[in-house]
Amino acid sequence: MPELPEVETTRRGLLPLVGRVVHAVTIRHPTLRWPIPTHLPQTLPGMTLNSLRRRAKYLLCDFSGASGSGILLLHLGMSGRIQLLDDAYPAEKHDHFDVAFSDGQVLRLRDPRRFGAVLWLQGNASNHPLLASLGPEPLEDEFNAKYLQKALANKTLAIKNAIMDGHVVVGVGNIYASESLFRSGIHPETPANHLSLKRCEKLVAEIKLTLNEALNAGGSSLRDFFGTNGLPGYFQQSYFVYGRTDEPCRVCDKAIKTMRLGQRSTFFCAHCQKRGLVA
DNA sequence: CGAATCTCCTGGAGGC
DNA sequence: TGCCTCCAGGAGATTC
Repeated sequence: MPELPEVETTRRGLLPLVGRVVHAVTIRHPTLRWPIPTHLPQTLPGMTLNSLRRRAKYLLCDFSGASGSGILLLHLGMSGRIQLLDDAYPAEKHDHFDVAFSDGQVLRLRDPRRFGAVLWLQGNASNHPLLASLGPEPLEDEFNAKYLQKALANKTLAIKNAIMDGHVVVGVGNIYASESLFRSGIHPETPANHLSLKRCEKLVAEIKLTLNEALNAGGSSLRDFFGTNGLPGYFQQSYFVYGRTDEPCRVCDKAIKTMRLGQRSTFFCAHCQKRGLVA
């Protein structure tokens, strides 16, 4: 389940492709979350990859050429992985989409559960419905305690659900939501608008720390995530609470608890994490 | 508007 | 070995 650190790691792994020209596009299984545009094998060849950006968990690949320009938007969904191959090795079962470059390198998207996406955007991408109403990037200064408290002001839902809402802040998925709440000492069920500015400060800081740690580790090592070189080279991150039901809290030794919040499994320590208005 | 629920999909784990 | 059920989960769509 790629979260923001994995997507950013993927982006960095693909940077060698910047400046290259597309040779061919192959669509093997066009039905991802939305259909892959069928015109890509005609549109992309001859275009140059000018830059690779990331917004939230979307990878934005800027292309241009004599015939025009556009942005290839890629999303990994929850089981997606992009490999950078030196050669177009025979595709395997869930290898749905290839972009081959003129030097022989191939960007290959594999996505068994097909929650991912490949789209073609033209014009001002920030106006695209998928991107237009996204909240700030968690690692930018724009995401700070003042902003967060204001964004949560009218929200009564659980804080865990709130920080997973891309309109509040992007890139905080289920794993890092549980982790950063534990590290902030905030109970996941706390109503979002009950957080004091001080607790918002703590939460913002811990979200940034948690994401940065994962980023520095090259993404967390989830079983269906691999880097662009195809190797599962990342060490298993040691989580404080995620996936540790009934195991001892690393801080107080009491058993980690689990519950469902917004249809998602949520892990927390009832002793270390406090609800409500705590200074 | 906010909040909760539904939905897409497949592979892996566990039960018998 | 096979079959069944449950679970994982990003985030848009739908409903209330």
